Amino acid sequence: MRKGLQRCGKSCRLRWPNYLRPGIKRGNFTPQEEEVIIRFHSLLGNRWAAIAKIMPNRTDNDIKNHSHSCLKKRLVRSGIDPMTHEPVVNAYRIDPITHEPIVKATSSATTSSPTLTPSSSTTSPSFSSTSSARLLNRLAAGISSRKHGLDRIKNVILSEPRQAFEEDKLMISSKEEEEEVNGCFMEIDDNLISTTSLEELLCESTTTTTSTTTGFMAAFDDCSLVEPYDVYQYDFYHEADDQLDLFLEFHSLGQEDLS
DNA sequence: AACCTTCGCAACCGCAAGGAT
DNA sequence: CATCCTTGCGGTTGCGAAGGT
Repeated sequence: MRKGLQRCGKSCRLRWPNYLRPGIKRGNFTPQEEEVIIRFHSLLGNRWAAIAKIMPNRTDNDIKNHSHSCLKKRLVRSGIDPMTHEPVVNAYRIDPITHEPIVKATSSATTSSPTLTPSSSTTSPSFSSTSSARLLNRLAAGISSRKHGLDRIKNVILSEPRQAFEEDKLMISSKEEEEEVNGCFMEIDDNLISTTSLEELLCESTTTTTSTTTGFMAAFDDCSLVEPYDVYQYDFYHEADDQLDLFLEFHSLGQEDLS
């Protein structure tokens, strides 16, 4: 029954949480709020409702709108992929005239991470992505085997990053490997990262890749859950301590509020 | 002043999950 | 067990305001 309103019941239902609910903070987002959105989006992906729980005075709709209208553009301008939150340095093509690699985009972000070396087609063209994947392997294996607690994993990864990089194996499909060798076209994103250890980690999976929207859920500790994508976000070449602390922060939130 | 484009925001839509019957 | 209803969520659209030409 519409009770005289030109709205359906569903519209009225949405109106309350998105607009009428007391305590909703309106107006411009502060830089601090934007930073929180960006950082948690890098962990959670497009799970606006989960992000909204971290920012109780903002609605998921507001956060989503602001992210789409402002933050995405800001990240793109900064040379950061708004979906993966990785610097856009990991794709290139070969110039058909000069046969030299063309860097499609470069990051304006100043990171200490090793950068693309386009002149060497036999080496990994994306050190950052592969290192993330290898780190994922290591973390996933440790978590799935439940041999190590987070502290142990943290110590291993942060104290011996080079060793971790050298020891672990990254499985890239043969097609991409072939293209890498041929040097014709190479594009690495998280969809190409597939690891055996990740597969072992998964309790539920619909695909064997990691992506921001794939809902991989892995058993972690007792009954709490963690998403491998969150682990993937650990990149020890990119403010590893901050990432780890943020992850731990999210993990505690996940146990208390988000599960 | 008129027109066009861009932007921000609110609302709509479809889907999935869970509970009630 | 099947069906219906409610709720929650993310993606998308519509529209008015503001700015540019």
